[in-house]
Amino acid sequence: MKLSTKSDYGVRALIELALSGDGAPVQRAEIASRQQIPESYLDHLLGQLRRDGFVRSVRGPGGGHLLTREPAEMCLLHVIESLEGSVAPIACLEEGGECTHAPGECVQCWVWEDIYEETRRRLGDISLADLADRVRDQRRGAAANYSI
Amino acid sequence: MKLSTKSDYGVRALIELALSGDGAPVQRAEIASRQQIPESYLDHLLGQLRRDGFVRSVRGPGGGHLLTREPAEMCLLHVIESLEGSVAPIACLEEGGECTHAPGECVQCWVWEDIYEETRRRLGDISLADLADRVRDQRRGAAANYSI
DNA sequence: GGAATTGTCGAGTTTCGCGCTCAACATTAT
DNA sequence: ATAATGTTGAGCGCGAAACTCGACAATTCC
Repeated sequence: MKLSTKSDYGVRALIELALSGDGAPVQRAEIASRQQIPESYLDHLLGQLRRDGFVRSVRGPGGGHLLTREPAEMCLLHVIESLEGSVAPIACLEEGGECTHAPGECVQCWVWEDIYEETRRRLGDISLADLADRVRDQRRGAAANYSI
Repeated sequence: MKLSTKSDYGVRALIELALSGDGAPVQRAEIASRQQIPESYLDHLLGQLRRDGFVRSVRGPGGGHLLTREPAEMCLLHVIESLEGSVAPIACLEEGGECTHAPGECVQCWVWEDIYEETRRRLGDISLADLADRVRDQRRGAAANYSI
């Protein structure tokens, strides 16, 4: 019952874009080095995020990647579902993925349905801006410590 | 982010034991055929559940498997954690498994810690008896339908 | 005591997806 | 034209999941 590295890498990549909010695109290499993400793997994650409308990419010299919206307008639920496909703990609860049992007979669904909904609700309440702010605060704190 | 088949198979095996509550052991083959579980795989699941004190097994003719306690005294959290190892969505949140990031710096922990706790709380509130009752009711309903 | 019945355990197998790399190609700035 | 960037798909290695199997242990029954 583990998430893959995709959501970790992907969310951190988006945070990096949110933090560099001066309108200039951020290059793949820069995101990768700042967030310790394998560069060639990041390609695929950015590709997925682009397909689902979270980032826009610019080719050529001076190119890179940008958020398509304000970080406050992006919730983690959509981002993570884009990267992971789904956060459902069992296949029956996925959209389109039907329960193979007769309706109302699946023990797993009884157990996990409410938990799944609660999980999605909570992820929907967290925005990319929330995380970016927290990282920003933290980096400031670390810098302050070093400067003593 | 999927559970393995272990928790599904294992929980359904325990339900079968709970439903056959006349004190007589239930054989592996019977559990397997009633719940559609591969028989030789069920071995390992029963072994794990035995090691963690949920079932007791009897060898020889007339042998089989029994619950060690009343179904109402077994919560799904413990059962599923026995079978799956952990229901944490990320390794940082597991007991003993430490976060590799500096304390307070892990984005994943920020996001998932509360969800994880809520999940465990809810699983802790479901007993094996709850599920067994529901299965019993359902089977009665199905039988009633057939008898019309 | 011996045979039949049941559980126990560990090793082996197969399949699959994750995590990642790489090479060929597309696009744009200078 | 060239260099700098992003885009895409193929492919690889590894580990885990989902089993299977065979040898062994315990118990009952005759």
